[in-house]
Amino acid sequence: MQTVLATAGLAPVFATALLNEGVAQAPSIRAGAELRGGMRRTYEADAEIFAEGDRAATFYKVVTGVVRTYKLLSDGRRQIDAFHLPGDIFGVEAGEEHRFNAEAVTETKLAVHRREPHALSGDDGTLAREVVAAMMRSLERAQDHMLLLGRKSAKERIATFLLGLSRRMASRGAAIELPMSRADMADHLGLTVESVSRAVTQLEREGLIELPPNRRAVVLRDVRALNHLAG
Amino acid sequence: MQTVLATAGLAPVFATALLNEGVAQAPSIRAGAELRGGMRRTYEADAEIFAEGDRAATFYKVVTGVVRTYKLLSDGRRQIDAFHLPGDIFGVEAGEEHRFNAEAVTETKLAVHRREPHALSGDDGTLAREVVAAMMRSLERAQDHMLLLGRKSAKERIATFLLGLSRRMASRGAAIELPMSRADMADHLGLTVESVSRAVTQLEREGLIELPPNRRAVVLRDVRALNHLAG
DNA sequence: CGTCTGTTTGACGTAGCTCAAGGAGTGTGG
DNA sequence: CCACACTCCTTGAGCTACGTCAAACAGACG
Repeated sequence: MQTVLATAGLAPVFATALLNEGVAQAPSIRAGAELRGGMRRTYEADAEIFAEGDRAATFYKVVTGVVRTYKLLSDGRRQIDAFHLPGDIFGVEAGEEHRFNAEAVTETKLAVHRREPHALSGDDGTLAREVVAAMMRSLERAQDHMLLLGRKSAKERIATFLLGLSRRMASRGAAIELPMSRADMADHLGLTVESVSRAVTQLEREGLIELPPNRRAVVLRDVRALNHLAG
Repeated sequence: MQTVLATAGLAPVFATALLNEGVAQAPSIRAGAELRGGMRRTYEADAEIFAEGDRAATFYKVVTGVVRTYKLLSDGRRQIDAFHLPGDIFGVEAGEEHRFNAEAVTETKLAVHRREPHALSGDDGTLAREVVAAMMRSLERAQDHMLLLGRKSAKERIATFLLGLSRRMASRGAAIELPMSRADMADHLGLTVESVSRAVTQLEREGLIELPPNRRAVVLRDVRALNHLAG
């Protein structure tokens, strides 16, 4: 009971709990790493983790790497609802089936958890609490993202995205690696590849960000201005 | 424990549980209607229920009426993340503060619940389970809505919106009352009032829907075609 | 009956999309 | 170690769906 009460009562702690966890976690509890940490599985870049309509027997926690979850329209239009970084939980469903597709963005290591209750009953329900906290966090991110998709300009979207990524990745300084392609960014931000590219270039020209020659990383030069843009 | 296990284990039942409840609910348990049903409060149309930044001491369940929750950008751009119909729970937060504004769309009656754990401990944690289920449902709706905002055309958005509303309101036949203004629809669908109006008119001209003279209700004439449009 | 507010319609502007081509980094085979 | 090929990113030129601005229209209500 305690657990769900906390959920409905909502200790703010939970919301951020799993962020501070990341890869590191005590793996040696009586029941073994399988329970506490779940079974490990590795995926190479672009490998499918699950597809929409698959039976949702398991959910996942990112150990290393990055995952994208997305929906498709019948004609192929794609919306990436989220990128999942180390420590993030994804694939939790209310119903029987996965409502998304999930793929590795980079080579990725996941902890796999069965969704059956008994598999979660390890000690005091730490994982269960974590799952609820993760749902809560997903919801908050989704809500912020709706504001972005519904009301922000391309430049504002990029600024928001980069700031969010920077906050979530334990980035050294203000430099962020971009693990995903422009196409992934586009399908996350509700834009086209070209619009993403142009907005990035524009922010660069205005001196708010800086990119290396291979364009797969970003240095946030003017966080203040970016924050202002992000709204 | 049972409760949260169910959450992480995810009986599909929960997801739809509160939809079938609506206004009716057994109010007479030992502890009184206050616990089971929460304290009642009434709001007139456009009345503020809470604002972003307000201390989130309570959450709410719609008894009758409709509520909009929304975020604002500093320059006034608004994104309505959801409309809440009878039976829906809203205002649940992970942190200390509300992250949204909430207003009554029509005259609205709400059940108010304190978020303190002990207030939820009535019998077997029914309400707590309901809250978690509500979160799950919000998340699913938010995810679907991101696809809409990121990738659908104006006409597709309207079609999706009307179908969703029709499913959620226990509508007699295919007729739906539209409790919200075009401005509210626009700020929910990431469009302008004019674009909403034009898309509605167009669907009407194509014979997919039909509107009464006052334009505040819709009959879905061709659900098949609407579904096809909605993707 | 007149005012008020929300909806529709029209004319025009533009942010972002489409289509197309040209770099540039990375990886492979000789 | 170089050359070629592949992929991804950028840039350019025009197009279009939707936004903006403005006005007319129509229920609703006093």
